[in-house]
Amino acid sequence: MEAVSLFKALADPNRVRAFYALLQQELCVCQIVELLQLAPSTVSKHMSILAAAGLVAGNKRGRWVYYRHTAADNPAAAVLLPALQQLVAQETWPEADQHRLDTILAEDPEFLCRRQSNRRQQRNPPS
Amino acid sequence: MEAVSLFKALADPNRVRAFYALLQQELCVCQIVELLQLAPSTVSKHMSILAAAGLVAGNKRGRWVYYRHTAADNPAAAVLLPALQQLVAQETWPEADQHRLDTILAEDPEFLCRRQSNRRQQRNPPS
DNA sequence: ACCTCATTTCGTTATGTGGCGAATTGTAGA
DNA sequence: TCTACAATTCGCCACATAACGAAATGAGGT
Repeated sequence: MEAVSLFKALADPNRVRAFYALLQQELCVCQIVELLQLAPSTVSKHMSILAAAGLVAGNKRGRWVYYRHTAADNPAAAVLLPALQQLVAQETWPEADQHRLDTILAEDPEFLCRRQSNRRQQRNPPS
Repeated sequence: MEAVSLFKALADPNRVRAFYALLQQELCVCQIVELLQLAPSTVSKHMSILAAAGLVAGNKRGRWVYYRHTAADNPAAAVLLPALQQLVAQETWPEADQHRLDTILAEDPEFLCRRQSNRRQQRNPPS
């Protein structure tokens, strides 16, 4: 069931947050990592689920992979947009996410990735 | 996240089928059991999930519990209807379900329940 | 060719979910 | 009050899913 795989894809808070952020502008994985505060491997999995459902698509530019929403290309995804927008408009988290996104977008992704790998090495000290 | 619990509720084929059937007319549990061909306990669980998401409501009339959709009462549920309708319109299963529903509705629920409990006893012969 | 590093894939773990049958609940009728 | 029975709740099992870290992949820069 096509409908069910779409609902499944959006049946996770982190995927909804990522997809909702992508409605405004495309983002590279490290930016989504920063938004969701999850491990890169986890974010990659989430994005692959959204992509498999046809809701987003990623394209590699240089070392970074940029994801964008595909509502323009995929009628099924487009059908969900108004519902999602109206539902999310009732909630309180988009404001906080928007604020976090603003600071993420204000920064050079280069520095963002650098800080992330630094933090990872601090958490897992090299043997 | 309200939106996520709605998507979760519809992230299962059997729940989508039940909810979609309820868009046309209310149904008692044994009729949904017949439609989905699942154990009554399983159907009851599914309906409680749909009810917790505010998509359906059940009311007891005599020995039977009739479920109806709540799009008229719940704005969040109403928002999902157009999307669901459009998505499901692309699929092939509603036709088969419709046909099965017609035969279910043509029959007295009394007989339906009787046949179901007979079948259950045949499958689990009394010790 | 080699190194760096963002991303993905893989393997593992803990938790969530869908399914059933057995037992419980609550209502209608005897 | 007792019985019958539709529906729900409970306990259990198999399987799916989300999370992580480690290892693999692949594109740029040296």
